[in-house]
Amino acid sequence: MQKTKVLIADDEPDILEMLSYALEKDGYEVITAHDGDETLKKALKYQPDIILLDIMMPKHDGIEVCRTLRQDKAFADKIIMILTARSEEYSEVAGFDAGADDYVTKPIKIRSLLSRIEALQRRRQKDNPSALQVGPFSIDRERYLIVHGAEEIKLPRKEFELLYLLASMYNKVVTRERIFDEIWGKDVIVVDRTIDVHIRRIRIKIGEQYIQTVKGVGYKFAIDE
Amino acid sequence: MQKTKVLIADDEPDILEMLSYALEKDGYEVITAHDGDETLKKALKYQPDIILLDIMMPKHDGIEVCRTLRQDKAFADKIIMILTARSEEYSEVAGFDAGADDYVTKPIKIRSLLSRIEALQRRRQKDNPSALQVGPFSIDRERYLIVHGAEEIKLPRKEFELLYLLASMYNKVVTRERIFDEIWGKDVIVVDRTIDVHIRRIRIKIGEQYIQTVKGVGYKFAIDE
DNA sequence: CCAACAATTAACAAAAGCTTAACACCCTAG
DNA sequence: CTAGGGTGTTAAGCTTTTGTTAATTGTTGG
Repeated sequence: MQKTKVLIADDEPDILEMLSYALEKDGYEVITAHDGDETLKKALKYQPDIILLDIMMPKHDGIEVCRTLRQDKAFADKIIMILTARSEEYSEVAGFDAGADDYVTKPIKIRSLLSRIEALQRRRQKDNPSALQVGPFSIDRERYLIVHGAEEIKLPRKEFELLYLLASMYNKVVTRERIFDEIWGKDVIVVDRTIDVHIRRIRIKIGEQYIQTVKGVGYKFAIDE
Repeated sequence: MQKTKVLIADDEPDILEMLSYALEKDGYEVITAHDGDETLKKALKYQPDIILLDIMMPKHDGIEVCRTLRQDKAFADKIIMILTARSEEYSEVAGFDAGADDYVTKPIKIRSLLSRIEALQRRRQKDNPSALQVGPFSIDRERYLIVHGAEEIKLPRKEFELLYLLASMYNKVVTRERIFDEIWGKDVIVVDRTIDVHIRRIRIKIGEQYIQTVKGVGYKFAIDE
């Protein structure tokens, strides 16, 4: 289980601290930088998923950093948000022009910032054609990854395939027989309890409440409270 | 027993209140939202069965929200209705295009809205090929559930199969012999009273009046008296 | 009305079926 | 070659489901 990494770049320690605190509380892993150079260096080093850039920074401003990052393939589809004081003369247009995903003016309202980040993440996932959206989960076949809010859950192959099968049949019972056929194939012989054990491991990782047991029949993926 | 959940999204508090009142009086559990973001968040959180979306809303309009929801497996077959003022320039086509089930223009006539919702629910059930419709029940093999109005009843395997057998022979007597053959198979030996006990358990869960005893012969599923 | 038979019902017992932890045997990347 | 992740197996509990029994309560034909 791996947290989503956020890199926050601002030269004011107060802002840095406030944002760090809020984001960490929300389950993100936070990295900070104080100027343009440091931002680039840390971005390369830690490969964050989300980058918050203050515009006014020593050694290359936020716009420049944004433009530079966007030229790197690795950051082509990461989330980049520009933070700016309303008074500063940079325009919103310049921000989007440099490739930013969103543009937030200070004073920053934490709740609103968090929901905008979430919205961007949702959109990012949604645009990804190989990802299956199910309630709070985005199940990404390409990266073998389950995204759940700020959490990225990495599952090994068998567990992933099993979860994917169940999720793609949302709310329908998948029989044990079907599971064997789809995950192990007709000719492989595995003991009956193997399925249960895999279900167990998935439940531990994604939470107990999403996979329901239907005794004597199979399992189903559903979201009820 | 669980009520059917309706999420109503509109930025005008008056409309929200009027609809809430009407739907609650009709037995639904109501959740409200005031803008697009809140709608998405609450939909994810509460998993409503029916969603009413005003088109004109701050932070993502109804069409967008509808489109987003439809990409989520969990909402693929929930009921989504678009509400709109006749004057607004959005077209009906856009609504259906985004995956809405119905399109209602304001001013809203409550009685008509309620009956359209009911019609959609009925159709949803009827269109489900894996569910058997008998009287007030929908017996759903895929979900392994009995749906009785807003109530979902869970039955263990033997009871489910027995009820399914009786329901599929609606209004016809099923002999004890036939029941043994179909539910237990030719070679399993169970005592005669076992059937009675299972019938008992089903009656407790779905109500006494649906399964009739035909002395000396068997049982039949019917809705009379 | 009353045998005589059939079904209801509650209580109990047995058996399925699932959960869970522990372990063992791969592989494979370092 | 070795540690660690990924898979499969086993076996000891548990819980739920299923089956049995027996007392009781209809029901019905004579």
